[in-house]
Amino acid sequence: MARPALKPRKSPKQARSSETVEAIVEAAARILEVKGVEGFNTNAVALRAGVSIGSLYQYFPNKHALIAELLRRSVASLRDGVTQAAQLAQGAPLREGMRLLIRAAVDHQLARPMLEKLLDYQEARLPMDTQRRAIAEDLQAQLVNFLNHHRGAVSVSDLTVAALDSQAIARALIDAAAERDETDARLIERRVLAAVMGYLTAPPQRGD
Amino acid sequence: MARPALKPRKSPKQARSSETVEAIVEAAARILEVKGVEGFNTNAVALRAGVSIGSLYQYFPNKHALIAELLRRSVASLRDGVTQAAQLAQGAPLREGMRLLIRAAVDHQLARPMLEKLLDYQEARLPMDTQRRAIAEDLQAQLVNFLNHHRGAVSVSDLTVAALDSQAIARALIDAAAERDETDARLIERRVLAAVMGYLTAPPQRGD
DNA sequence: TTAAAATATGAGTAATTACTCATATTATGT
DNA sequence: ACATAATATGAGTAATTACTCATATTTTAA
Repeated sequence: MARPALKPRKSPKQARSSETVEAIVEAAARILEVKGVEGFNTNAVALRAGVSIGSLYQYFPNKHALIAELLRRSVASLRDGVTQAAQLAQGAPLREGMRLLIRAAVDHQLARPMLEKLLDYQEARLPMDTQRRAIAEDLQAQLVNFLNHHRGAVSVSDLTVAALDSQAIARALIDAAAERDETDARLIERRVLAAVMGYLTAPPQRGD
Repeated sequence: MARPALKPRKSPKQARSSETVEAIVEAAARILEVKGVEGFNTNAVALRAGVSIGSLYQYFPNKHALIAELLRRSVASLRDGVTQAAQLAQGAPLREGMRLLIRAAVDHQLARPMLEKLLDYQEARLPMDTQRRAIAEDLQAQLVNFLNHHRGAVSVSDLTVAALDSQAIARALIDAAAERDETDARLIERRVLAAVMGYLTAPPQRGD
């Protein structure tokens, strides 16, 4: 009942309105990057998009739907990158496959580091709509599947946990690097790979 | 000029007002945990603290000063834990010393996972006052110092980066575990240790 | 006992902001 | 050319919220 509607109010039929929607989404991203969640308000987004506040509400039922859309696009883009990487990783040894997956994550997150960090935080607080859930589950499934092909070399027994934790490690190290204004993707990739491989292949202690 | 003042407006002289301040700080923490930054407002904090809004502004010049105080306390508490752990870690081998340091971090963050995650995000956006900077630098220095004692075994050349990244890994894995409602500190500790050791001791690739 | 200092109160204010709606403009199909 | 659908507009509204200030109460100290 009180669940916020995140679906588009109206979907654009003409090219004109598609451009409007794109302008709004991009403006929302910029505002989030520059002002953070606190400075994020619909009037500012509309202004930045060069569009009236009324137009914004033609396509987004409320403020949260804007962030939900950014989140949807971000996860979808990461998922697509990982899908490609997972193709290449087919049959490769654990370490090399992992390197490719991590590369996809680094490239994705380094494109808009501030925005991604912010969205990562929002992810936990915003209810996940069906569409985003599907994409997120697809992404997670691909990682688990990859790990499963190498389960002999992986010492963590719960691959679901392993996939989630690997994502968490990658995100954290990429965020940290971006905070220091690092831009060398390969360098970051190496460090993430080291941490993730350490995590995955550490000799099991007693118990687990 | 436009820099927000985060210092207390007035410092409590009597026991009565100390209790007021404590009530306010604790209420601020609860509100952040339950409602997030979006639902965080001074009126709500005062109400929850059982104190008038006027009293709140006697001790905190503005809303951000409340979060700054929470941040200060959190970093101070982590620093204290790490200081103790670093004592014990003196002379221990890298792995065992690291385990102690990580244990401190896990214990700290697992005490109030939601709050810590949120504060972590705020940390980047709020200007760091002199006091918090000093504490944070002390913490960082202790980690660097510890790593320096084992620099033979650490393959990362920049120990400052290594310390920051280790903290990032720990925070991320603890957050992820808390998100899954895990509570077994030792289990989390092991996973963090595996990742951090992997990060620190990975054989260097060509370059660095 | 009493003056001064410390502390507490909460109605009130100005600013911000999410969102609506009546109306205007533009595009499409026939 | 024209009717209809799609799209765009932005002044206006109700709600929220950060913060003030004049006043009241409590504590301290002489």
